[in-house]
Amino acid sequence: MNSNVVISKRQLERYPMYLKFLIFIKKNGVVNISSSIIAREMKCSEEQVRKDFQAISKNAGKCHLGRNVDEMIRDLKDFLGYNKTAEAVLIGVGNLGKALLHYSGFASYGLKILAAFDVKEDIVGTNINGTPVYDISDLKDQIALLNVKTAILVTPASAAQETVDLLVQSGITAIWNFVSIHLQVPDNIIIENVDLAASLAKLTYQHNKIC
Amino acid sequence: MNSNVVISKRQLERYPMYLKFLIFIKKNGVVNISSSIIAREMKCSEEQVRKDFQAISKNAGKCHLGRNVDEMIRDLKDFLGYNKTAEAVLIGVGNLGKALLHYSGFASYGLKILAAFDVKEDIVGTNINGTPVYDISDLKDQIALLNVKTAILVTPASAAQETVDLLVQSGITAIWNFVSIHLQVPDNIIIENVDLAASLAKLTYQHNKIC
DNA sequence: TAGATTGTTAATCGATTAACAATC
DNA sequence: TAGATTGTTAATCGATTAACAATC
Repeated sequence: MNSNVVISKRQLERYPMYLKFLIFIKKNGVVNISSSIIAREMKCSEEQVRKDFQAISKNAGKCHLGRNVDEMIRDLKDFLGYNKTAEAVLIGVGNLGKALLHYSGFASYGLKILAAFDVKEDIVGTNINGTPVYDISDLKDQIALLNVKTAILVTPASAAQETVDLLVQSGITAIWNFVSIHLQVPDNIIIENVDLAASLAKLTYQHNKIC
Repeated sequence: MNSNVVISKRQLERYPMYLKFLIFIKKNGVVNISSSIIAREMKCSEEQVRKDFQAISKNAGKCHLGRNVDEMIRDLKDFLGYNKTAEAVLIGVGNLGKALLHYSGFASYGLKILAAFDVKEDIVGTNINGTPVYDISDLKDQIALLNVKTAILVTPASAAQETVDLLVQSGITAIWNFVSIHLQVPDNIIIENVDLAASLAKLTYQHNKIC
C-alpha cells in the first residue's frame, strides 16, 4: 500500500464496489483476475482498475496472470478498515435507527455500535440486538466513558440540529448523518450525509431519459 | 428550465442539498439569496451555484438581488420530480424494508410505494403504513396490474439476485438497490445502489486523516 | 518465443473556477 | 451613480483514458 498516494472521493466510492464484485467472483471459483475482466464486468476502464489497485495493494500485479483475488480482497478490507473495529454511538431509535441496529452488514465493515440513545421512555433501558439504549440525557457522559468519536444520526428532522450541537459539545468529531435536512456543523467536524434524495434523483433522472 | 442542458451525476447529487439548504434558509425568513451566500454556506464556489441554477431555473437571476428562494425551491422540486408521483414496489419487508415503508420523506420526494412483497407467512397479508404486503409469488401479476416500473430492493443478500431476475422478467426497468452485494443486471435496466459501505468509507477516511 | 497483462507516462476529457462584461 | 450580482466565455484543474514499453 502506497500511503502517500491521495485517494479521491470517487475512488473511495469504487473500492466497496470492487470488494463486492471480488467476493462474488471468488464464490464462482476465480483465483486470479485481470483488470480487463474487472473493467468489463463493472463497466469502467481497465486503466482505472489498475490505478485504483496500485494505490492500495501490497504487491504488484503479475504479467500474464493479473492479480490474486484473495490478495485483492485482503488489501481492500485492510484499506477500508474492515479488519479493525470502528466504534460509534447511534442517536434516534426510530424505525430506521432500529433497522441500522439490526443491520448485520456493519459488523463486516468493522463498525460496532456501542450504545444507542433516544428520548422515548418505552425504549430507553431496552437492548436492541446487543446494543443498550440510554436516555439522551446520558449522551455526554456515555460518550466520554466509551471514548467514542463517531456518531450515527437518525433522529427525527425536528431534533437533528440540537442533537448535532449536543454531539459536538460531547466531543464527537465524525457524524454519519441519515437525516434529510440542512445541518450546521463546525468546520473541524466531519459529516457524511447519506442522501437518499440524491440517490433517488439519479435513478429517476436516468430512468426518465430512457422512457 | 433549459431541457437540452446535460445534467451530470455530480450536479444531480447537489440539487437535493440545495433544496435542503433553501428550505432551511426560508424558515429563517430569507426571501432572496445570492449565489455567493449559498456558496459560502454550502462550501462550494459561487460560479457552480449559478451554473447549477441556470440549468434548471425558469427565470433568470436578478442583478443586485440574486434569486427568489421560493422560486428556487419550486424549480428544484419541479426538476427533481417531487410534484408528480413516482410509483414503486418494495421487495423484502425486513427491518430496513419496514423502516423504508414508514419513512415519511418519500412522500415529499413524490415517491409512492404501492405494494410490498415478502416470503414470510406472518407478514404477508398485513398492511404497513398503508402499503399492503403480498406474497412474492404475486409479484409478477401485481407489477403488471399496477403497471409499475420501479422496484426498491431490500431483500436479504442471499435472495437478491433471484429477486432481480424475477423483477426484470416482470417488466421492472429501474431498481433502487439497498442490498450490499454484486448484482448482475441486463444493460437496459437502470440500477442505482445505495452504498452504505462507500458512505462509511468516506467518513472514516476523512476522519482518519485528521486524527 | 509470442502474447497477455502489467505499470507508467502522455493526452484527453469533463467539470470547476476565474475573469469579466452586462445590468439594475 | 456606484456597486452588487448576474450570466457567459476562457482558463485551469483533476480525473480518466490512451499509448506503449516492460515483463513473465
